[in-house]
Amino acid sequence: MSNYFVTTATPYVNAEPHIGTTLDFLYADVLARAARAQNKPVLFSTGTDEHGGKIAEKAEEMGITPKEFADKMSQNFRDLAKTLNISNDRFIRTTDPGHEQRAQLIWKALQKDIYKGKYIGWYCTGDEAFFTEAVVKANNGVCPNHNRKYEKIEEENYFFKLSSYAPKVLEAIESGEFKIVPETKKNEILQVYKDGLEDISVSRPKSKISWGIPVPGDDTQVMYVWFEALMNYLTVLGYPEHEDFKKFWPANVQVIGKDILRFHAAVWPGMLTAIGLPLPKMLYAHGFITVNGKKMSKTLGNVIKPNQIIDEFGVDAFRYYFLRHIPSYTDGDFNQDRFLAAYNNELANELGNSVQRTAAMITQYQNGIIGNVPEAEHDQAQYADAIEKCQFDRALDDVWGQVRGLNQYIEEEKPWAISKTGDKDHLSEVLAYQVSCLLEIANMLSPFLPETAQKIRYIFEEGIIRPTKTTLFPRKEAQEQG
RNA sequence: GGCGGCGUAGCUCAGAUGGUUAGAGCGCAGGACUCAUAAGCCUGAGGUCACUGGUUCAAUUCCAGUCGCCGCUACCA
Repeated sequence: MSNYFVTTATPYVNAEPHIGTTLDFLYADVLARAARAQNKPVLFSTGTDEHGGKIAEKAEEMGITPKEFADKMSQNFRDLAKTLNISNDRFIRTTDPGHEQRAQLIWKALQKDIYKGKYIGWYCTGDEAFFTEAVVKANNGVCPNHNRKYEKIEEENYFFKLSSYAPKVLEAIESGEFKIVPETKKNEILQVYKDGLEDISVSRPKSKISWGIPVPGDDTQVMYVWFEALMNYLTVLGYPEHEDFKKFWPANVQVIGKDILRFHAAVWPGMLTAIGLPLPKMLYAHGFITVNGKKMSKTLGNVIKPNQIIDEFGVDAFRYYFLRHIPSYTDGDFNQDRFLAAYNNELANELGNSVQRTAAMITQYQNGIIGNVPEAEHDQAQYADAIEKCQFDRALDDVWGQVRGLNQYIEEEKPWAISKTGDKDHLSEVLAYQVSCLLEIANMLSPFLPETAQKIRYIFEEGIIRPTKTTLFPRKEAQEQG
């Protein structure tokens, strides 16, 4: 069995998580759970990115140390992972001593490709990123993302020779050795390569930003936060000496949002190539979530926190909507009506009710005794293929095809009518087949809706119906807006 | 400015290497049933597949152009 390593990006702890933040978690979690279901040894890592000027700035505003601030903010993400029932094995923080030490080892490994140069450019502390003269000019000197002035930076920095490695990485992307999905994102990044990649600045003077990992051998500089954050994918495995690193690198899938494609499809593979490590097998860049068709923003006041939904509908309903109704390959929209419709029609009526009616009939007609449950028989090739390609929405479409198929089967066979004929064998056969379908559905659902899958198994897997206190997904009435 | 994507039923989206009546789900209308969370099942009404032109026996599907939306990227200055 081949080892399976999946990562999420490490969110920057400058803001509290919202529903957009959950996508990384959910997608990677499905991959990890699906791989475990195949008995692969899995390592699933997530974590938080915590250095940089912006964090220091915010901490100062609050009158606490950057570490105190980061501790607090990081905990929000850890809590979120828990709330979402994410099965990560590790949660790495870029302020972990282990990360800081190993990041320095990676820096040393890259030393041959790092040189000192003069950097002239514009920087936005909000983005923790540099911008070209052109962009700054176009925005009249004010960063539109954060409504603050770009800082003109003119200083001595270390540079990484990204340009030397671009051709090799490009080759890996084109050959599919390093897959980038979806295709549109791959094309975008190919264009970037075609336009040419320049060396990048990878440090900042400590005098300006002290909240960072020191550059080995130069007390006056700290590593540029982005450069160092990327290293978490190796440090979390205990690079360079730990057994896990040998076992799990390269990553099978790295899940990211589309906004950080460039870092992960250009800078990161460049670093890996420089160190002489293989590239991840796949990079999956998902889209963004809008709310009622509008971008979430504090100023619009339409930011939705996951708990607003989970508290009322449960974690699996949340997972379900975001995994099936937010398209896996493009941006998607969240709105209350569609969420409620999906919840009632698909979870409560189609799935929940099929469980309920099956259990009820077996209880009524056979005293709860489930007959001989046949082997699952449906073809799962499409489903498996969809997960492989990170088309989670399609995989769930496929599962729902089976849920509907089951309801149709029940209508065709009419077990309630059979029960009146007294043909007990036939009745038992039909009901057992229903159970077989439900257990199969539970299996397919388990990476997506682990609790639900567990509940279905609980009810049916022991040969006799085990009643539960509550229905799977109680119907919810529409609420007045507001 | 360059590169790329999108524009298909009221809504969200599939799809077609060009060829009989263009698909799904939601929503809407009607029907038969009763095991079930007033759930499930069946049937139906809705589309000149953005617009214009071209290639072709035949285009919504290929090509070009136009309009609209979006993404990446560059620069004149």
